[in-house]
Parts: sequence; structure tokens; C-alpha cells
Amino acid sequence: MVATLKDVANKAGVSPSAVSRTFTDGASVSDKMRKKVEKAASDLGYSPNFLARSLTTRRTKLIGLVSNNFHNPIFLEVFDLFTRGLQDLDLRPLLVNLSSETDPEHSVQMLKQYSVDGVIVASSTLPPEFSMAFRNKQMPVVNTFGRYSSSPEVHVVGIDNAEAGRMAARELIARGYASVAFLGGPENATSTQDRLKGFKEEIDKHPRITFSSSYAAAYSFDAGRAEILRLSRQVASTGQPLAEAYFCGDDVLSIGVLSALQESGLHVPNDVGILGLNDMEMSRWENINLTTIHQPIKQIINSSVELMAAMLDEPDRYPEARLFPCRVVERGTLRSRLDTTE
Amino acid sequence: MVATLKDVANKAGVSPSAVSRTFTDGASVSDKMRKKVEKAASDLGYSPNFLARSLTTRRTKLIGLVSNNFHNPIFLEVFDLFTRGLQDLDLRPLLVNLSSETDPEHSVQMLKQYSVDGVIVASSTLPPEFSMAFRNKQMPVVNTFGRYSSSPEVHVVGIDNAEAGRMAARELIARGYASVAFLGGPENATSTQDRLKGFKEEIDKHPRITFSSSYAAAYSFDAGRAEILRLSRQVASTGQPLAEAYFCGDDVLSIGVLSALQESGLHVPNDVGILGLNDMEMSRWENINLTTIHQPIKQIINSSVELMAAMLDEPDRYPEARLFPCRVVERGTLRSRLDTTE
DNA sequence: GATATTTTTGCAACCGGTTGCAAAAATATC
DNA sequence: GATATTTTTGCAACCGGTTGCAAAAATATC
Repeated sequence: MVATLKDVANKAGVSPSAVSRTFTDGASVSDKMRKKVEKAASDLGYSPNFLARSLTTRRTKLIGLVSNNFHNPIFLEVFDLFTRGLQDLDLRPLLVNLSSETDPEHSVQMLKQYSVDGVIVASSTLPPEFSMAFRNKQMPVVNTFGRYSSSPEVHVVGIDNAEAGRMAARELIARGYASVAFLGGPENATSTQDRLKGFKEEIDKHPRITFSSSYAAAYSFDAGRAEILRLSRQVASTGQPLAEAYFCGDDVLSIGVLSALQESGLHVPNDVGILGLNDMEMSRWENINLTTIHQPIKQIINSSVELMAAMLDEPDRYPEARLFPCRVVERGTLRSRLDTTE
Repeated sequence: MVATLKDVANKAGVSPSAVSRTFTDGASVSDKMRKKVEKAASDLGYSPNFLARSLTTRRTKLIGLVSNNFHNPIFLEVFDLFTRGLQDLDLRPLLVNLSSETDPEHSVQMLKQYSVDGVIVASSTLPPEFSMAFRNKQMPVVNTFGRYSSSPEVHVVGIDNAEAGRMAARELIARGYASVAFLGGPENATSTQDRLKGFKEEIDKHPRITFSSSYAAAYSFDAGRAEILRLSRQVASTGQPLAEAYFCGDDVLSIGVLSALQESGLHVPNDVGILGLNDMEMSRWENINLTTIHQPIKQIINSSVELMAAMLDEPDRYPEARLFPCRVVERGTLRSRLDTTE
């Protein structure tokens, strides 16, 4: 049916090895031979079978792209950047949706059976065991958006979440908020824990500022909305007022909070301030206009892809953490700074 | 390094065929043999190499998932549903991002080289040639969100876009709008063309209603926003007023339009009505609250996956079109109906 | 032009599996 | 218990490629 290497060899009247060599770069073939083979190949519409090839070369150019974030709009950007980045290097993403998976073993075995060259775990909410499970099977792993630690066992690319938390705190302090709160993502996500840690650390330096914190169930609009509504109800029942400003787990959470506040008649930023994190496309939409901490997604993902490519050549590469600085993007959900001279 | 079938055979003291048979369902192996092999396999941590297997079985369980919509939030839902649906059937999505591709040949060859079992083209903006290019190479193809035609050459799953256009028209007419407009997606997308056709067809039955139409450059927030701003400027220069209601190409476009209108001080729905199409998650966010035509994404995608699975068993299946009905979801961007008795 | 050196080519084994066929083993039938 | 039938097993060839090695061909050197 579809032409094979042997068909081409027969048609060109040469050995199979010769055909193979013309299609593997770096192999030695004379010009005459190459011409003959290429003619026969194009007549037959032949192109080499990558999977058969991979058996001997031990390279499939398949990369497992595993994530569990299929409800956070920023991940559409993430997938876009990953697929393009990988494609540019002639690598192919095998997409794995881990949304309902709690045990890494199944995906580990599956990706091993497909002989992927490496695995990119793109998530800030999957527990570190997932990346480790791949690492333990000797697969090259990059954990994008993973937790930075001083003794990394797996390559991590992302931001320093504790520092992002500190940055958020400094920003709110500079704007003179007297009571601030952290409205985090899922409590067990490392990103949530680290952001809270940094945020609180910096706020604690200012004892006059009231601090509180709580968690949304997920990085999602609905979860953000639900949590701020819960806090609002508390105001009525316990008399505990809302904070003057909320540092939210991420942008989509922030938008849920924003929407709920506006709905209950509060004005943002006059009554309550909101600071997001991510700076996804949507946050700069005029009807959202969220002040947020920009996470350099594009750099993070390009770097992840580069790192993966490097690991393919050097599997035992010493694990590193690549962290990218964030910056505050001022839009409309925080009141202005007290002094603009900084 | 990693255990192979031969290792297991040696360890168990049986032939390779025996090992192979215990791992292929339907093959004949005695209980005793199975026990022996399974013991050896689990001791060695063996699991079969799918790619090697695929060479003889001619089944990789790899499905090419190709799309060019990485900027429309609804596609995150689409990818979520596709990956889960395929995974449930033990199929694996090889994601192909065609955003910058204009020639199908490259992806066709690539997917052929990876011996994918089938290809799902998930896009309403890719020209039909893309699906056809796969079909021409004898690959099973499902074109999700593709154009329905009376003589389909490729399986299509989606909605009847012309009918959706008619539905939109009827809805606006029922609400007594005296001037309506179609603000479509990319002009060359079949979905745009068909929606316009149906919409206009129905509006034309009411000669008293003013009709106009124009196109946004993409299904995106920015494109929607840019187009409505262009139309607004025309009001000033030509005196041609805005329509009373806009049927927009899709939800994300609608949101761009909504945002721009609100920004220029117009009230939706009092000054201008907006009707979207898709009913993506975001459209029911309280601060967006878009009235829109619901496209049954979940059913469409599950059906696409089912159809693909069916084609794997029956490659020469006669091409069919599976169309799902839409319905209007009333929220806050259209004024109320004139009579509610319908 | 003979010899030494380099480049090109084909052979044969291999990558990790599956499968048709015949032989061996197990079971059924009398 | 002998024979017929069914089930299980192993052999060998195959799926579509690559690659080390030695032989053949081409080129360099004198």
C-alpha cells in the first residue's frame, strides 16, 4: 500500500542501506546515488517511517506534554507556545490530560510504552511526585511552573513564587492598604504555598497592616467567586470586614473575585483592590482590566523547550532551576501608589 | 536497560511468542504459561513497546489532533474534551498546531510518518482542503466544526451553521430589532459564510428590517473590538448609525464587541444588543453574561471521538455528517422578547 | 600506471515486537 | 488405553527501518 524503503531500493536498483543512508543526515552517500534514490523515492511518494526508525535510533522525537489545567484560560496560551516551540525543533507533543488522575504510574507506563524522548509536566498544581515518577524511570523531565527548591531533583522552569508573593506585598504596601488578604489557589498546590509564604513574610514586616488568608478550591473563576462570596457572608455573620485589598492566586481567580464584588455593589478599586498573577491575555481586555503580576509565560515556555532539547542530547544533565523575574502590570484594579517616586 | 520481551522469555524459560501472546488479548495461552510469564514480566518491570508492536499490528493508537485555534478560549474546553475522550478509549492525541501553516502537505506527511491511526481536524476556520489532504492519503479523518455539505467527502461533526444563522435572525426579529447586523469571523471561514447565509436568508423575509454585515479578522477579542470600533468611527464620518443588534461570529468576538461598546459609553442591551455563538464557559461569567447560541460542544466532541473509533474498525465507512441542534441561552445582552408566548 | 588511501556500497545482524503454521501436549471419545 | 480432536507452544519469517564491518570503487600520491 504505502511505499517502504525496500520498494524504493528495488525501484532504484540499490541496496536498502543506500536508501536508508540518503534519508539519514550525516550518512555517506555519493551524489549519483542520492539522485537515483531521491528520484525513486519521489516517484513512489516514499517517506521514512519514524516509528520503525526509532526502534534502532532510540529516538522518537515524541515529547509527553502532561497537564491537569484544562480550565484556566492561560493554559491555552501555554499549549499554543509549547506546541509551536516543540514543532520548531521537530518534536511532537503527545498530550496527556491528567485532570482526573491521582496516581502518576499509569501515565508513566503509558509514556514509556510510547517511548517518548522526554516529558514536560506543565502544572503548578500537580504534586511533585508526578515529575519524580518520570525521573525515576530515567526519562528526561522538565517541570514547567514547578516548585523551585535549593536541591532540585528535576529540572524546573518558572518563577520564584515566594518572590512573587513578596512583590505583591510590597505593591499593596506601597499603595497604603491597611488590611490585605491572600486569596490563594488550591491549598495543597506548591505555587499557593510559596506565594503565601512570600506574601506573608513581607506583610509581617509591617505590623500595622492587618493580614488574613484563605483558599479557593481551584484556579478558576467559579472558585474565586465562591470564595469571595463566602468571605462576604462572613462580614454579615461575624462582623469581620473584607480586606481593603486581595492578592489572588492567579488571574482567573481574580476575575471571579472581581465579578462577584462588582455584582454585590462594591467598586473596584475604590472599595476593594485586587491584584492578580499571570497577566494572561484576558486580563488586559478592557472590560476586565486587571492589575496583575506578569509572569513571563513566553520566556518560561521557550526556555522549557530549550531545556528539554538540551536534555535529549545530554540525558544526565545536572538538574537546574530556571527562574524568570515577574513584574507588576498596572491596570485598573488597585488604587494608585502613595508616592510615585518609588 | 529497559526489559524487553526477550528478557522476559529468558527469565521465564519460554519462547518469545509465548510472552507476546500473554500480552495480546485474545491470544491463546494456558493459565500455567500466563502465570509464569506474568511473574517474570513483573519482576523485570516489563511492559510491551507499543511502537514496536505497531509495526506488525499496523495500529499505533495515535490520533493526530490538528487545530489552528489557540487563541479562542473555547478551544481549551475543546482540547480538554478531546484528550479525555480519546484517553478513555486508550487513544493518544498527537497535537498539531497549524496556526502559521497554510499548506497541509507538511502535516500530512508528518502524521503519516508517525503512522497515526486517524486524524481529527478541529477547526471551523481551516479550509476544507486540510481535511481532504488527509483523506487523500487514505487516513481516517473527522472534521469537527467542519462544513456540512450534501455530498460530504469527509466525516463532519458539528452544527448546521446556516441554521444557527437563521436561529439568530429569528431571535433578533422576535425581540423587535429594526436594524440588525452580522459581525462575522474571518470572511473566508466556512462557518462565517454559512452563518451569514442563514442569518441573511431569514432577515430578508422581513423587508422592514435593515441589514448590514462586516467581518472581523479572526475569532478573537481584539478582532471583535477592532471591528466594532471601526464601525463606530463610520458613524461619525458617514452618518451611518450602528445597528440596534449584532449577531457576532462567536462568543469571544462578542465579548470584544461588548467591551468596546461599554467603553464608548453605550449600554448593552439598552442601546445595542449582542448575540454570540458557542456559549463558552466564560460567557456565563457574571461580569460578561452574554446572551448566546449554545453549541453543544460536549456532544459534538464525544461524537467525534466515537466516530473516529468507529472508523478505526471500518476505514471505508461511508462519510456522514453529524449535526447537533443549537439553542439560544438568554442572558443579559439582548433586550426582552416582544411576546413571551412565542 | 602501480600502489596507498579514502570514500562509497552492500551484507547481515539487529531494534522489539507479532503471527501463520506445524509440531507437541493436553483433552475428548470410544 | 488407543485413537481422534482440540489446545498450546515454538520456530521462523516478518513489520520497516539502521548500522558496523568488510569489500568494492573512487581518488590521491608518487
